[in-house]
Amino acid sequence: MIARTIVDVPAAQTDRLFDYIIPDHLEEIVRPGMRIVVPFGPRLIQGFVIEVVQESDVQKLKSIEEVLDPTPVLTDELLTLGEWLAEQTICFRISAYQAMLPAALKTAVTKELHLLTELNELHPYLQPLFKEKRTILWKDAVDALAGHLKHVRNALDQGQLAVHYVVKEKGKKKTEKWIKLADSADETKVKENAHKQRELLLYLKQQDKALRSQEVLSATKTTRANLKALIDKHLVVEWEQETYRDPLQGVEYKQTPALPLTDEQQQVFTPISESVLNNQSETFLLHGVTGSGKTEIYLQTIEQVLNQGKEAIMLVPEISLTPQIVARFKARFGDEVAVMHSGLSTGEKYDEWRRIHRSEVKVVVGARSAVFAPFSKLGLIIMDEEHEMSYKQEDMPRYHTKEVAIKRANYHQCPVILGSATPSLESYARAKKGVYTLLSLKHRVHNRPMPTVEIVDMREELRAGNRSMFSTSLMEALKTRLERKEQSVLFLNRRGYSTFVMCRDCGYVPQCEHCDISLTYHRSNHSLKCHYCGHEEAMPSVCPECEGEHIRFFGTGTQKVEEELTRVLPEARVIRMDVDTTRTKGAHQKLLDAFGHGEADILLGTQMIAKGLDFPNITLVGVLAADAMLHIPDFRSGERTFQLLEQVSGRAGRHEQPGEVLLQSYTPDHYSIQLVTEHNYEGFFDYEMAQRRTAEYPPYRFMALITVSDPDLPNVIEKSQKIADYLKRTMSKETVVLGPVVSPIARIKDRYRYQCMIKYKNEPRVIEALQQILRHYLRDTTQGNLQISLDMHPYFFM
DNA sequence: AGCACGCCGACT
DNA sequence: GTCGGCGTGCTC
Repeated sequence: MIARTIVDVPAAQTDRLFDYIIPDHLEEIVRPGMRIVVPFGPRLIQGFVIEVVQESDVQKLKSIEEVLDPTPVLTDELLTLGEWLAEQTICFRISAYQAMLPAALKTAVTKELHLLTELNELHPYLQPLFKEKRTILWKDAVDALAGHLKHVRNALDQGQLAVHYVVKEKGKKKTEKWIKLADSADETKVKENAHKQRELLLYLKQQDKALRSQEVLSATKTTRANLKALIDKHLVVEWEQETYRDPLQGVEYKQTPALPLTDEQQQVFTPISESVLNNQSETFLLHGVTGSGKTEIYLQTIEQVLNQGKEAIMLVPEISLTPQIVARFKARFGDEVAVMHSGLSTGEKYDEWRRIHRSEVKVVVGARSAVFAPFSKLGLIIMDEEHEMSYKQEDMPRYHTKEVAIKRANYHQCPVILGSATPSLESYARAKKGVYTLLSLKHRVHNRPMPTVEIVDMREELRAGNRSMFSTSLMEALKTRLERKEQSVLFLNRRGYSTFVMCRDCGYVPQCEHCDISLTYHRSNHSLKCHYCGHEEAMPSVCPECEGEHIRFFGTGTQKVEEELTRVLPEARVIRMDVDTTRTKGAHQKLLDAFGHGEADILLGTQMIAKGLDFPNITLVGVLAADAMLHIPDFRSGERTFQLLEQVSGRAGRHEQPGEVLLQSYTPDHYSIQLVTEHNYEGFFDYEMAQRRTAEYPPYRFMALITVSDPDLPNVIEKSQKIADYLKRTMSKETVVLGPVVSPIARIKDRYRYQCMIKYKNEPRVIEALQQILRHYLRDTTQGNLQISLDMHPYFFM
């Protein structure tokens, strides 16, 4: 039998199947989707079995070295999905499969040197290496010998040394020690005066069941030595048992029953429920205003899926995967829920994955990668906040979670729910065309009103002589809230500003010497750092250009806002939430809890407070710079602005008291800001769609981004021009090929960057053409320094 | 991606 | 003559 295998070498030349003989004793074991270790050239590497066949065309076959899994880690569905993903995103198949599995399952291969003879027979030069052990790491030998590797070669030739390749799994299964009384316990073996041992024994007798060793020791206040004595006397047996790390250990969740649905919710629930019951692969777009109770619909739909004996995936953007949302799912579904997000350690992720893999849970709540959860009876996929950009993976494979979700739902014949208060134009357009089924929740639950939104023209403020970052209206509103003991949220949109450094005398801005990008000021060690390559330098005290002393960091950071806030409103208690204050584990939740308990009057924060925040006492939301990202040169900047403003507005007045929103802006007439005052998504959609149509942007067109880079500038220019020419020749007349132009970031890590963009509509051969380009420049990319990176349906144009 | 093989210059 | 530099090509 032959195992057709994808090997763990992410390179163009190895992106195909390699055949291996399945040894007789493994024939009953090896199945598609398992990880195996195979000889590849002179070394050992990991691979995935894709299929098992009878024969191979290859003459000289090698055998599988080792099987890593007792059961397949990839189902047939996921194997096929990986193939599709690799094709759609133009990446290596191995990269697609790796993306579907927790990092713990990725193996590392280490090369080792093993001593076969006696130490003194070895060349004196090599002897120190093997003084302590007979096996050393190859890497250590290279480091120690630096250029004198010929001695190793000689020793290898003479058979004194041997090279071993060791494949190690990264993830470890956690084990716990358990104990119980031995069947035939002869108590007379315990001496009279061994009180502690007797105590321990008595405790075990009373409990009369298997217990965790650790728990018994702490309950009886005895030490491991006492236990060890009993084990040695065969009075107690101890064994290791596999267990899971519990990221939510110690947290108790009260079971909560389903809430009654409002009429509007019921109208939305019915069609989804029918789709679930009829096993229909249908995509719903649930457009529900903030506070309309989308989550309750998700919960009740999932319940129905579970009642059918099926499983559900609940996707949320990483940023809103807070303990609050997790708690809500745990409270409804208890132990049937697994959680997957970046905050978990490698081991924790591995354990959650295993609980899914073994069908011990029925629901997974997770970010992007949870879409690959290895369920076999999938009954529903929900994608909350479907417009969020974090659903697009930015490194290989550059997939969009929505496309994967729909593909999987298709396979399992189950529905997908895309939920949002501000759907992406792509999704809403598809819903209007009837590709997705549009469902709307236009009202907040209990008929609570939407918050009133007012725009403050900051130009007028400036004209009136107010140079601070708080307008008069915002100050007044904040003061009122303080008097009424209500809470406020201040939102600072930092994107578009960053904490760059500038000389006030000559305008000089320090740039990274390897990347054409401004350096960012880091307060912690008073240094300047490059976000792209990590280059770091000291903050200059005088301007390197004009030697002026007025060089300082710019940009309105949250710290600066906080400083000014405490100056103008000294009586206000402020909680600041940004990357700095939420760096440590659990800090995020702590700050939110504190705010929820009324320990502060004002919550000041960045992006991260735009979502999921639900506190009854918030009656004011202030946005300091509503237009901050409007001027980013990206065709989606208007859409993002509207979405963000609508989301933050939604934080106000979610309960009894009505909410008020103040948007400070220098461009108050822009439609992305104006339409928020009416909470008019439809109006925004129509306006923005008209713009997209004229400019031929998505959703009217698809896009692909090709970035070419090389340390040699002329080569980049030449190759990107040739690529653009080729595309212009090959693509149909309707397709627009833009570029080549210099990338927005012209240089990263000393590599010059140019890019081309394709805007196309009906072009069945785009992927083929792009693959052809990669093939054509294979020499330049593998042997030269050229890099060509492809992004289908890009979200970032850097 | 590694790693070996092979061809060329530099040096014992 | 041999050692080691790097370009070229293969890995079931």
